[in-house]
Amino acid sequence: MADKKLIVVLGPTASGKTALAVELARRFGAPVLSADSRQVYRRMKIGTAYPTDEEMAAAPHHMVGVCDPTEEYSAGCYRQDAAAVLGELFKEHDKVVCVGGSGLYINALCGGLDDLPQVDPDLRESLTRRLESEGLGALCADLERLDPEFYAVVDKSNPRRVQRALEVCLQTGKTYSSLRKRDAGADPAGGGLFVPVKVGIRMPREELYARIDARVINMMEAGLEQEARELYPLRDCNALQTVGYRELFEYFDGTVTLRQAVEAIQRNTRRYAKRQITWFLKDKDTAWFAPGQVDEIVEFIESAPGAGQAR
RNA sequence: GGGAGAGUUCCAGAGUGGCCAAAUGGGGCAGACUGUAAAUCUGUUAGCGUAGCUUUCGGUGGUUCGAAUCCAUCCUCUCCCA
Repeated sequence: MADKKLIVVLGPTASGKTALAVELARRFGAPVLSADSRQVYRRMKIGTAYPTDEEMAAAPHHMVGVCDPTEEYSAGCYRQDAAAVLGELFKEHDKVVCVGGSGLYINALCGGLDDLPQVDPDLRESLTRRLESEGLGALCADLERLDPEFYAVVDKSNPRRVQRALEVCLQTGKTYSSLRKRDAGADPAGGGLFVPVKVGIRMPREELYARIDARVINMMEAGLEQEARELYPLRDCNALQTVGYRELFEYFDGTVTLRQAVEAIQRNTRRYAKRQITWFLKDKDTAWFAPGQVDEIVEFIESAPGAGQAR
């Protein structure tokens, strides 16, 4: 059954995931599946560090630039779309390389996701408005009434969590907690079609931060400002709630100088990287390597009998 | 040369006799996170293993039971008149 391997390359932003993935894809003759919550959007090429044309040519990439920035995308959409793509790819290949920095998306693919509904945009809209006018306390009160079990454990100061739970309750008429009983990890997309082999890229924090700072400068030189300017009208879309664009939008608004905006991009990218590291380090199935250890990584992948073996 | 003002914990900036290891913001660090996830949220940030204790608010010396807060003096900086 599981001689199909999904090689998952993960790590913080700017750690060199794409380059490694392309190299692995080349060596294994495998296609690449992106697991990135921002690269799914078109027109965000520079700011989200799309693979270059050469990289795309060297290894076909899937799930990059598949929807418009005006669309609402989510981990659920990703799971569905990516599973369909994988189903096709594994017909032809034993190995597929998955690269991405979005931990939740990788989990959705490899670990599964409970069967929760996609939220109705109108419902979300109305709750968002209530949140603004009546405050988080009002939503919390509702959630406490509708789903006391989940209310007991939610982060009550996180509007996203409270709102989402409430949305699900209102939409399904069931409690969020009752729909969420399954163990995350019990249901990989594709139903056991493949075994994930997770490879993480790790490097000293200092080095990573230096790479981030340099990459932001490169993005600016590559025309990020222009790209952002074209997307400025879409600034309220979820797709644009993204490091690299938000900061430039403030510059366009005249709130900050260009220099301040660029520094903010660098800083926010470092923070983002830190959050990714925190997330990825929790997954004990990941084997960590330095960026240059390609041979070791290849060897590890080939010898890996399945998931859950390394650390 | 004369006059006015300021020096606070990583930074900015409150605090003007005890409730101050010192508000608040920023930055840093750590963490949480099952459909908005490059999002959202939390904790922490003088030292010592908590309690407690020790060293901080430009330097020094005073006043006081007690000082970041009052006095003297010194240093540095800013501004104004020359």
